[in-house]
Amino acid sequence: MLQKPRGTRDFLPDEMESRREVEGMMRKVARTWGYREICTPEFEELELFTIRSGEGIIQEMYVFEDKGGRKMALRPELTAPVLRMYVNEGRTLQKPLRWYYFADCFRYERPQKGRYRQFWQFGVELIGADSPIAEAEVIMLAHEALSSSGISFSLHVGHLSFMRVLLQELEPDEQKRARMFLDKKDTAGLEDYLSSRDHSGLSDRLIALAGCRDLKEACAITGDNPDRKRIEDLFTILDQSGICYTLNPGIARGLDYYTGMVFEAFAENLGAENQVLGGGTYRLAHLFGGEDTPSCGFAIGFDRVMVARGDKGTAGGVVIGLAFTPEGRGWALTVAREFRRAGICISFDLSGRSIGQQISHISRTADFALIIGARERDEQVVTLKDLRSGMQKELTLSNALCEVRGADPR
RNA sequence: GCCAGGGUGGGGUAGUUGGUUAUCCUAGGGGACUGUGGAUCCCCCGACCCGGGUUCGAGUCUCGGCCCUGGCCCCA
Repeated sequence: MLQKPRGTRDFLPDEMESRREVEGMMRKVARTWGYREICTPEFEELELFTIRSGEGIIQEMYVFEDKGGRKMALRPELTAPVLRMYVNEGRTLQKPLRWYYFADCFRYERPQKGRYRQFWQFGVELIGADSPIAEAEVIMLAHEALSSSGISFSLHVGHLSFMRVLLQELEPDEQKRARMFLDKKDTAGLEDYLSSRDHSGLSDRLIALAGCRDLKEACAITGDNPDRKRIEDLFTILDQSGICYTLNPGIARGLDYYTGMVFEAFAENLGAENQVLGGGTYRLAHLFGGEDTPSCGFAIGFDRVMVARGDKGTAGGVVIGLAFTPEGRGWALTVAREFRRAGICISFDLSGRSIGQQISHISRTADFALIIGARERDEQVVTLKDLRSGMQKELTLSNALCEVRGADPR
């Protein structure tokens, strides 16, 4: 038997329905903030992704050569394609641009809980705005979009300039090593490394900063910071916004293209891959041939959100099965048409067996059985049986519609 | 790329020191029963992840691979 490719998933209707429900809530949130949906190609020129991240990421991407000999890649993320799109066709649009996307991405990685080779991201990009209020907007929108999914999460907001100020006395490769130690919370390793490099005074301050959760404290640790005013503005707005967040100056991540504010969200019961959202302020447009444009955005790991939600069922609508005899078929077709026009889900029993057998089959999945035979046809009525109570009534079509509309699905 | 634990019908399972036709439950399909039913009875469908080795004989032992689950690494 053929199997699906490693790291991919099939979705049965139940799961698909709940995915669409969550997706719909996120879309709705984005729309109410004035963000509009865009779509970019599933594959791009490989260079689009290596230009920023280097050749190293090729081994983690689906890369192929097309029939014209071009090096292509399935998109591993959306930010670069969106900014490429902005440079190609968004430059003359009025700024700022508020865009969102819901799209699948591909990465060639070892699958595990919450990590798949094909996965979906919901994200937004705010292009052409450069202010604390713009950054705050993106954070607030992220918070609302994630909240709408119903999961519980913690939101961490930081700013790269804290770390940058402390690290500026180090060489670039030393900075990288120091960040690595901080990421792993290896304080002893960091201390050893920095004292071996004649920066022994630095490790205490770095460790204090990474653990710091208070703005005044963070500013005290870092001292002179050219971005201080702006950072204070940002956090003042966030405090006014009413969202719940944690200041975390230690967020460094491996993202070299972020320029200032960075933020992340983590969900519970997700195992090792518990980050469900990442975002920040960045500048990418100039890499793709555009003007240097300030941008801010985030991406939600949609599949991880779904894992974190667990098996929450979705409330579907009422479902009706239609049992009919050959004599009643014409009338049954008319009745079904009217139910569908009213937006109610109704399916014929396709077996052509006896009414009893049809109902027996229907009763396993539906809320109501509608029975139509010669008798109903002659009187232009329907027999509606509530399968939960066992009660049944002979009703006119419009009365049957009313009856069903007022009912709750099982 | 590394580590651990796994892989028997669609799902869940039994399978003895290696020994007939691989167990049971469930789901699915069909029939008995031609207008009141989710029942009952009967039937059907359908599996040892793949390949090599040991053996008279492998679901069982062994090696390699694939895949799954979790962790490490990475995380644009």
